[in-house]
Amino acid sequence: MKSDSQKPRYQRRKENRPREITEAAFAAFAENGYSATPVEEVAKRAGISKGLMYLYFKTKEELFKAVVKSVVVRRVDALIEAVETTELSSEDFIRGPLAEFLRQVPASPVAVVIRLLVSEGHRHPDLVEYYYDAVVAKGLAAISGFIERGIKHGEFRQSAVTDLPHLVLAPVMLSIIWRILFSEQQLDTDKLINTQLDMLLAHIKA
Amino acid sequence: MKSDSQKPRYQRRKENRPREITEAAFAAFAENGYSATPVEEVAKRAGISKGLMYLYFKTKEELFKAVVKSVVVRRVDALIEAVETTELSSEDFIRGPLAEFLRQVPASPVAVVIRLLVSEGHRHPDLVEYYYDAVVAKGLAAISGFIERGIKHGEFRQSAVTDLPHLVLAPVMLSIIWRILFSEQQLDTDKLINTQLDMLLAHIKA
DNA sequence: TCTCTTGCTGACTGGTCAGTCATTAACTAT
DNA sequence: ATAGTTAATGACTGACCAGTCAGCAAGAGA
Repeated sequence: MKSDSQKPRYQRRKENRPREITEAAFAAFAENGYSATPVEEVAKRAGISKGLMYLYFKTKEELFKAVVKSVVVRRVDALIEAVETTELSSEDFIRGPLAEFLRQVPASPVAVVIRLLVSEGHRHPDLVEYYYDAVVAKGLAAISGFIERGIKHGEFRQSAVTDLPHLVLAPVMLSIIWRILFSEQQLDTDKLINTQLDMLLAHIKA
Repeated sequence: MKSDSQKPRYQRRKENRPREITEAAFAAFAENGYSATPVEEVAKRAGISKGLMYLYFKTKEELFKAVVKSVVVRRVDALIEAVETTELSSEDFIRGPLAEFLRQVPASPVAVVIRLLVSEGHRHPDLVEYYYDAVVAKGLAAISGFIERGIKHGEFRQSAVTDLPHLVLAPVMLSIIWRILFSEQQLDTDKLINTQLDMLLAHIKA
């Protein structure tokens, strides 16, 4: 309820800055990629000066890593949680929650991270390793563990190929890359994933 | 058989330069990506000066496009040719020549092109469109047409999902991205593709 | 051998951008 | 109020690099 004094040119908001900056950076990187985005562009989007950026992130690379890590979130953990607590049969779980989860990945921030890692991963091997451990390995393990549960319950055959988790991800990855490259060319992601799950279930059902 | 005169500092070889340059550029881009590779680095690898590069390619972008187009080759055309002339049954063709073709893609220059397009495609939409028309659409059409032939011969069911070609490519794409990101983490590409083809055949056989 | 043409060179320019730092001004404490 | 603290600014620098161009020298022709 300030009277009529001139408003300050900026406010000090130490606590919120890091998140505001990584969010602005995510948006900028999503549009133009990492190396094509000047730090000043990120600063502008975050409504701050370039100099302040360097107060919160020592280098542009550190900002990049923070952005990637901020997107990893607990998405995968939520899936693992769901796998462990669900009371659905294995097939129903696959056709229900798992399918739902997979279908929304290609339109999620994960797709942006994939693009960034494909582009820049070579120069940040530790970041790739982090992503592998925190997301990929966990996700694969979740699916594997889930299949094993199905075997134990007698729902699935013993064979249960070890590379099956990869086959679950395959249409998701195709959809992600497809959207990155050919966004205008329509691709029915949902149908693709559903059909793949149909085939996989037919292949492993007892 | 030169006697002992000092060797010339360079030779004029107008005819071979373009190919030598695009090959050097491909190698350099494969290692470091497009925007992270200075033109001078390409020139050095090609054994020429930076200035000469600009005599054959007006800009770095034009070089980039030439590199991508040089890799497209007639690989897909060869596949289409094989589809049309083979005397194998549809199933044998899929398990034989097609599988063989798919299995070698992830380790081929195509994988490099995918990486380059994912990284830089945004800024070169005409190049992406070219790639789509020249490679992706053709490849999908070849697979589609092949399935239709199988249906006509009574080998496959009528249903024969229209998005099936994408499902053929899915494990290939997963393998490509996997290799780009996690080269050290082993992935049995061959088994992945074979299993997928097994499932697909089971799904569409009459 | 002596032009003449042109493939080829590499120093140079202009622009971009990551990262710095002296200064300013928003807040805090007294 | 007033002094002290520090969040915040933005001009600046040094490095890098795409693209240029004046000149050089390899080879062709006479």
